[in-house]
Amino acid sequence: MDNATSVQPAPVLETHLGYWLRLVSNHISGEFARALQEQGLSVAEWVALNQIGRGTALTPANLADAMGMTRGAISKVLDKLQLKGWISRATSPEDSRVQLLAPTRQGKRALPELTTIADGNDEHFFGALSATERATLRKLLKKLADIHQMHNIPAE
Amino acid sequence: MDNATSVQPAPVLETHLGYWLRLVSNHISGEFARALQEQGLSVAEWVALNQIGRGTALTPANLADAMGMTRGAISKVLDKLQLKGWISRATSPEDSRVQLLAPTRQGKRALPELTTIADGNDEHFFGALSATERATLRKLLKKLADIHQMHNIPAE
DNA sequence: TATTGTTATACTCTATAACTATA
DNA sequence: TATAGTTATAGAGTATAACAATA
Repeated sequence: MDNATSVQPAPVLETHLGYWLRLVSNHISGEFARALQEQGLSVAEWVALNQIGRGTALTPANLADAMGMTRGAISKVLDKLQLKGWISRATSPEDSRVQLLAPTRQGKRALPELTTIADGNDEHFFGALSATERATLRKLLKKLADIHQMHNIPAE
Repeated sequence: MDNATSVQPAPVLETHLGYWLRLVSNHISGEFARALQEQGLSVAEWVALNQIGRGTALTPANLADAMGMTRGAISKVLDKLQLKGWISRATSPEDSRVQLLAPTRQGKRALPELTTIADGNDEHFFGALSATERATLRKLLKKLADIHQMHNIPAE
């Protein structure tokens, strides 16, 4: 017997918009994380690689701020990306405390494939909405992000 | 210097609706989780207590299915709720393998306070939208949940 | 044999704090 | 002294698998 559909959420839960947001977001993010995992990658690693892949000279401190994570945590994420041979760390000539992050040739080559996964995930889940509905959803989410000053790049 | 606003997400990230959904959802859920944490409660515990608090005879297996977690994980969540004195476990008279979950008097008394926290969180974040916008957002999220058959109660 | 629930174990992720090197 | 980055340690959360009791 599958009880998943027979047990409904308590009424109070469903009344919250936050409930629906979390339901949908966790489902979509979870599926995306699973797809990345097949490539041996976490969401945080994917976000970091994307940032570094832009070519902009980034430092671990920049990344930590942008992703809302501690420097210690970022350090480990970078270790994994470096172990995969996708990024390099180089001491800044201007300030030798600073590490400059850059994608390797391999890293640059890997990014398009990963982007395809992200595109596919988005298309799979939001393709069911019309262009107008997608635009509306984007507008509402952006509005919430703007009003509440959400500018960390989510990596959970 | 605060780099959080100076480091922008790579363009490819922003194009995904999933990005905005994750940004907003993680922010709101994170704030809610923090508020619950002040009461010494995790989101999973709160969801479980809500389900049990309905009064419907629930079992750990029901909860595991409903919340998309393993029975082992649910068992630990229930341990914590029981330790707080908010739920009771009783062997079912019909099948002594089954444990029937029920809220204690204390648990029933705690729920309204916790609901107030959830209400406040929702109001804080979505109050910035008009009633029409909230209705639209709810409709779109429900549509996505419906189309993709998302019926687990999110507890991350 | 199959099922319910618990426990044992391990793993991932992240934070806190100590530490090194440089400024 | 302050800052960038790393490392050491610990904690939360969850899954997998082994287990005991019951059907």
